[in-house]
Amino acid sequence: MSKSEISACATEVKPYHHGDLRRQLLDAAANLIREEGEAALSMRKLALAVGVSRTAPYHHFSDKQALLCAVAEEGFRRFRRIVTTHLDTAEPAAVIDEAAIRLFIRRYIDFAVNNAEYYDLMFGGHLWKSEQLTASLKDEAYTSFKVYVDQIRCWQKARLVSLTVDPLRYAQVSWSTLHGMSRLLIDGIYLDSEAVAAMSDAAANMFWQQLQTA
Amino acid sequence: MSKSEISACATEVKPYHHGDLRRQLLDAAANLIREEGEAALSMRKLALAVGVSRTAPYHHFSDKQALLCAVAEEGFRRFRRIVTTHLDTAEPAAVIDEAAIRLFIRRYIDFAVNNAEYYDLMFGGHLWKSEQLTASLKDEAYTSFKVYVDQIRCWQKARLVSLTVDPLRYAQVSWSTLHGMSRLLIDGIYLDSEAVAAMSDAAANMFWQQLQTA
DNA sequence: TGCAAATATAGACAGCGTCAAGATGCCTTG
DNA sequence: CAAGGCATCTTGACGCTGTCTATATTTGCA
Repeated sequence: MSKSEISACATEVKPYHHGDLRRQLLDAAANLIREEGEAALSMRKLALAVGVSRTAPYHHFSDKQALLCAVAEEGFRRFRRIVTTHLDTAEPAAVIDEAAIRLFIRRYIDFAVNNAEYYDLMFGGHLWKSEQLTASLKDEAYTSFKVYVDQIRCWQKARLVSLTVDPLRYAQVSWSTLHGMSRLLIDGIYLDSEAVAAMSDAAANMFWQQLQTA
Repeated sequence: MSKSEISACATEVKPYHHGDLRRQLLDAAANLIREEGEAALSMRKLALAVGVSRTAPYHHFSDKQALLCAVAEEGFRRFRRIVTTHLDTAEPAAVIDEAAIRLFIRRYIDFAVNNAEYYDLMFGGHLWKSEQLTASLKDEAYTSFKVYVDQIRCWQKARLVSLTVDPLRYAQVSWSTLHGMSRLLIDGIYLDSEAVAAMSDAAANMFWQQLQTA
């Protein structure tokens, strides 16, 4: 009938048998990952958790991979909502200083650590290396990064940031820092949660200094 | 019959039936991971690859986890050998400048990207989150980080780096950057391999500036 | 009303980690 | 040199996994 658009993480479907199976699968998957880790998530357990048979999820997601992609997309939506809040609500030009950067960093790390089940999927090799990730997921990720670069360009335009800074390179490096810190914390390599704030602030100091005098 | 002393997952064994099974398992595991990815490594495939039965590896490693720990340890040995070369061969005080930092960063990224099969295990959540990693592996990792911090302290002692820099915080943040870049490259999120050098140098610039004027 | 599509189900298959028993070969000790 | 012990390797089995292939049920629409 309607041209099946490869249905990968498709638009709203309204299931009838079970209710809203698709949504429940996504939520249950995130919960399972949060509680038992990504490795412990299995399609069968997931199906059992929402009370359907093993193969029922396959009518909403072609793959386990597709399911994970959809969870990651949900993560990106939450990510954008949280991290870019100040862009929507206030003029960045009015507030940009080291403190603002500190806030941004803390928001980022906070999201990563407290939504690890999403962050792992969004920026983990599992999906990205597989070359099977949804086009919409790629878009979502690309947009998120673009917002980040644009923010820097915006600061530059407002003469709040040195024009000698290459926004793309700066974004790549600083995002690497944020991502690295997040990963080290999530993966349990950096354990001292007391030090998170100090580390964040040290990073902010570094970023700010670079923005001013580069 | 060398005594591989710190091998924790098993005492030094000298297999006779197969030859040096333990070593061959470690090498084959690294190869399999390199060629097909960590997820594709199975104990059965590994056993098949070296020509023994499925359960033979379990006489050398109690777990799949233990096997992976041993591979990671091998990775740490290579890592230290490559990254800390200039510490052993030359006086750091004589050469430390932005160019030296550039070199260090490139070495680090280079190792990570070209030895991804080891890097994934060494600094990936799979082992670290599991709380089952070998004590010797923890030591190895701790030592690597300590070398990194000490290097900064060394620079400070030589008055080449501002004393206002907190070596620990600086090490944490800058390592986060290196780790983040490595992960983003390995995981296929940063794809433009052309940009690696530019990114590395941008990071070096950032680090150097911080070291001088903080 | 009837038909096609959407949705759910059970059955089956190959692959996985790994435990339990049994077989094989080497080293040490008497 | 014989005997026992032990490290090593093998086969068998169990429960788990992802997912393919039917088959059954429900729904929306002509």
